[in-house]
Amino acid sequence: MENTNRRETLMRAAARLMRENGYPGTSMRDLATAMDIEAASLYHYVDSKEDILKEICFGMGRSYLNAMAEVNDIYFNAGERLGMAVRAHIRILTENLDASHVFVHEWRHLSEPSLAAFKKLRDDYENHFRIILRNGEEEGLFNEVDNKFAVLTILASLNWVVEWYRPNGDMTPEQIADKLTQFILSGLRKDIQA
Amino acid sequence: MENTNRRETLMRAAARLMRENGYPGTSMRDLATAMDIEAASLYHYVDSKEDILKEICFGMGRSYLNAMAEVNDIYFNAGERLGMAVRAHIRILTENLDASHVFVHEWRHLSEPSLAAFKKLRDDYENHFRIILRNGEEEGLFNEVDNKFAVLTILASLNWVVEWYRPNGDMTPEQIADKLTQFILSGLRKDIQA
DNA sequence: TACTTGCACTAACGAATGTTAGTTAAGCGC
DNA sequence: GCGCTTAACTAACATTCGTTAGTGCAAGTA
Repeated sequence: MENTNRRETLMRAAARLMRENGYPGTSMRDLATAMDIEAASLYHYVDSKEDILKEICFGMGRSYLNAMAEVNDIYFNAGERLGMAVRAHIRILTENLDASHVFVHEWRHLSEPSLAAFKKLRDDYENHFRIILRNGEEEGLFNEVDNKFAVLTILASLNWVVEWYRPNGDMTPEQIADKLTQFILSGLRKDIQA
Repeated sequence: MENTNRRETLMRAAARLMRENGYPGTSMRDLATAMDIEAASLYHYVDSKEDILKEICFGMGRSYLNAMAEVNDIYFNAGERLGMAVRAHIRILTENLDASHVFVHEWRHLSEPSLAAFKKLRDDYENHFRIILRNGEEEGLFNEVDNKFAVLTILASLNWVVEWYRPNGDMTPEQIADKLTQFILSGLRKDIQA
């Protein structure tokens, strides 16, 4: 645990600090203090402050996107795929709470061209959800909805979990995912259970 | 328009900057530049940087809370009250986009005791929603749900609007509120329309 | 006319910022 | 033991930060 890749420890500490204080509110000296080294020593692991932000944002982005690719690879109906996507999203989010917070909120401090690349990555991810919704309509499972609007609202519910989830709280990530899925699906499904 | 209360113009400029760059990422000199005066001159209107944050956060907090008090004053069933609350929330949010963004995201940079006071204010607001949901259950309109969880998820959808709403976009605030209400209600309502 | 007030200015303070340069000590393969 | 790499250090850089002190001027008021 102590001998893990030190660079990774640094990234984790950075994510925690940036989650707490925001990217501009986190100084290299803060981070150094957390790592128990001098600020200058950070540059042994990292090229710049923004590099840290890049690595966290794009690293998490890849995680989310990979999980989604797996979901959409398997053949299931749209309802099941939506549930799987939600479960995967919540799993990754709760497993990397700090980094996910940075992914959701601090990416805007990226500078070009990383900023544009990041936005594209986010769009790709959202698109996967849009496809699931469209398939659901085609399959007659979901009401016809404004896809763009619906995806934004769904992702809002998912990402907001980052604001209140606490490990050791009274809901497991799986329970959260299931409740969210139920909440979302009952708002989409045409047929209803009594 | 030019002769409006200058202090208010300052607050609006501050909200815009803090929305774009975050609270720690917004310097008094940035704000001064936006106001076309020197940084020191800001202190003619304001005691400190944090004062600005306080005013924005608590000002918006009062707006949201007042609107909610009006909603809950009138007697309607829970479904109607929920719709009214959503409409009020979205109206205030879209009318004060920048300040609402600060209200939603930057309050954590408040220091004690303001921080605690702000959290209490937020809790009060959330409680009003919780009451509506509980009433809805009692009236037999809503499924029995985990109220705390449901309110968080609902507010997530509402507050996320701050991330994507653009005036001059193709949805009016009223349309957004209606769609959100529909989305939320269909996930809560026991009886369903074909 | 004399006094006050509102709103801006210049100059500067000490502290904090991201980053660079150069150094040092420990550990490892030859 | 020699040379190289790793991981830390000290010292310092130019800049920016929030904020204070003191000043000037124009408009309004007595």
